[in-house]
Amino acid sequence: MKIRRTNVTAFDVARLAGVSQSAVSRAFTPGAAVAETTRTRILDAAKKLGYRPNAIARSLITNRSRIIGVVVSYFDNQFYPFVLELLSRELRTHGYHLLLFCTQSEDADNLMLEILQYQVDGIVMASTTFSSPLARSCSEAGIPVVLFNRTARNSPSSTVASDNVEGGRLAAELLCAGKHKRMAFIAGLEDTSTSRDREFGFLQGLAAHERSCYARTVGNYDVEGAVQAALEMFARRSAPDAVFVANDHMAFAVMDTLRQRLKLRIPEDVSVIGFDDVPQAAWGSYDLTTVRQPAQSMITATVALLIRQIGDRQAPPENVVLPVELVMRGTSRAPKVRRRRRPAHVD
Amino acid sequence: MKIRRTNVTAFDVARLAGVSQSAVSRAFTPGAAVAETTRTRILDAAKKLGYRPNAIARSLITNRSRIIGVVVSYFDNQFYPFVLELLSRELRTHGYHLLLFCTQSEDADNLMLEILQYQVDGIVMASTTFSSPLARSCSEAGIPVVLFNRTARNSPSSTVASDNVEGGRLAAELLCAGKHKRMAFIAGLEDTSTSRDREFGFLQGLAAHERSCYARTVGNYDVEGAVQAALEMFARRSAPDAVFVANDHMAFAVMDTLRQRLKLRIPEDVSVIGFDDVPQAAWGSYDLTTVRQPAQSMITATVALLIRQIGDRQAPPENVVLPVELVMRGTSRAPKVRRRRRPAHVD
DNA sequence: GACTGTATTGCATACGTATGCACAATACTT
DNA sequence: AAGTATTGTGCATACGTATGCAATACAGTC
Repeated sequence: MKIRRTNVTAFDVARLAGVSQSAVSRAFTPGAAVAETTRTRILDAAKKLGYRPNAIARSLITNRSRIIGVVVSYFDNQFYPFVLELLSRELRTHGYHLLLFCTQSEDADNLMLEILQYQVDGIVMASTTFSSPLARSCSEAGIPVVLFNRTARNSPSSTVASDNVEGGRLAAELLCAGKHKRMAFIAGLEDTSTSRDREFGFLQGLAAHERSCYARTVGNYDVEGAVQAALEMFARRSAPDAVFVANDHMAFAVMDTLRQRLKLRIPEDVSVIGFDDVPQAAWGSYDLTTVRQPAQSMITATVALLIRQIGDRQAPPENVVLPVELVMRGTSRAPKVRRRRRPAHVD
Repeated sequence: MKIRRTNVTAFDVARLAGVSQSAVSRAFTPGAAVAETTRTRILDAAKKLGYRPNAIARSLITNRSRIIGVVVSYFDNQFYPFVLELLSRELRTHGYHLLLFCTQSEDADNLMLEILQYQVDGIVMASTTFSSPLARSCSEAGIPVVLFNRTARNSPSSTVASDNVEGGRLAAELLCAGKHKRMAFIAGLEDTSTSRDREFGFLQGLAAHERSCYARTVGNYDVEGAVQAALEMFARRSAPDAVFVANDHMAFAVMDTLRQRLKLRIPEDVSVIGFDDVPQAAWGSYDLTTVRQPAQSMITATVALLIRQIGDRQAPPENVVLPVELVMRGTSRAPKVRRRRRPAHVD
């Protein structure tokens, strides 16, 4: 198969096949009116010349780029690469492609301009810290936006998230069932809906057993912050005997700190529960009890929402919340419940 | 700042500013001939209307999309997300954007057609398993291709890799210096240059001390394969007392298997050395001695190569090899060498 | 004041494709 | 066999921008 950079256009193919340029265009447009015989003649000619339709020119006239802009802030937390891979595949099966932007929130304005210059058909924001005013202006401009893994009241954008509140509650249930005395929480970034919702559910779950949160520190969703949060939390005389950490990424750092710097055993001295169920949570060194987010379902929903809104600009925004699942592994003691061991990460 | 989907074109701005469409175009083209006064008048009008140039239309006429296609096979190995984030940032500072494709090698043909339809200015293949014939046809078509993290003889594409052979040799040196008796190797995918080069260097390094490789299994660069490789390798009566694993991602799985299923201590019973220095290698539970690939330098070189070849289609392909560095942590014993501990991953 | 040179500007066209419209060719109906 | 419905095809134009070329204005020089 011969591939050439440019030069070869629909006109060249048309000349070789003895038809007009329109016919070539139609031959490459599914469902267009072309006789089957001419269609094959055109496709033969196209193959001979190494012709492929120019998606740029097509976008210009159809006003559809079939490109989705995706904004991610960082990949340190394995949840994001994990989800990005699923998203890429899901978009591709629907004929869309993925323009990736990694950025912190600083230069948000410029970033949005760059995205919009490429006439993306939709935007996925998978960045917990990204300012929502920008998402708002896109939505108002008629470009579908899905905020991934966050919730937002009164937003004109759709959101897709898992049931973070329920996840927090499940964590609390498990710890209460394990007869823990002093249950603590390590928060992520204070201004993210994920951290707030997980905390809210956790407190609610504790309250249902007439318990309250024994200690609380903030880890800002990064390793260094989590280490500090753990040190600070366990420095007091009677340290917690259980800690719910706002995501797995921090939970790993907390576990390392507890075990190595504070010489505590998990789960004998302290139970640890995370959130996300990233692949590493199933690895032997951590074997982390955690709340699984339904990554594939979240991605499926995200793409479905985008496509619906692309098709119908008037479609109202939706807020999708998908159920979570507690994955019991080795970092929590829960005497009453038989422990199920999951060998690998499956979704 | 008002943002609108479309409608507002250079003509609208021109009308409001009382100039021609050409003037608007020039106002947004750095270095074009416009009077400073009209330029600001145009920019004011543009801001008022929320105008932004349509990159699609621009690409059509300039024949430059300022998009780079990036092909990655999977993100399980943290090295790839880590590198992708750097690549995204580096491209953006040079005014390019990143169209991401995650795929296994099966549908390679279709994938390339999709990439080429978007008139990408260049391609980065960061997929060790991707068939090079396709890269070849792109290169021949005049589209710059950089093969990232692999080497290839006689390829028309440029390649960027670290000195994998030297890395293997350093691992051998360290193990020999540690007075190990039975040194083994766990390979990645057999048909990748990375695995072969690392093994070659390792054997060469052993030979320099008149030693040979005591055992060898294949882990195929994935967790399950690495677990099997470790079990198989350590099942024999006198198991190895040191193992060099072809990348960190497998090394973590090997460590978990050695410690938990085989009850071996690291490094007392077995030393382990990895390759890549992904962020997790510095985490407490692993604290893995490894060979660091200079990720930032590799990315800088990749983008520089692309840009040069985009500017000059005649520029000959280059094969860049960048130096590696041994990072000593806690999984290897090396009595003679003072151990440096690195608190975090820095590049 | 006329002439030369330079800095701005507008006109027209091109990029490669999709699509409404008119028309041609064919099939179907009676 | 004539008329009608259906299908296939080409013509022309539009998408939004960049750019060569000509035209204009303006400043400087003698």
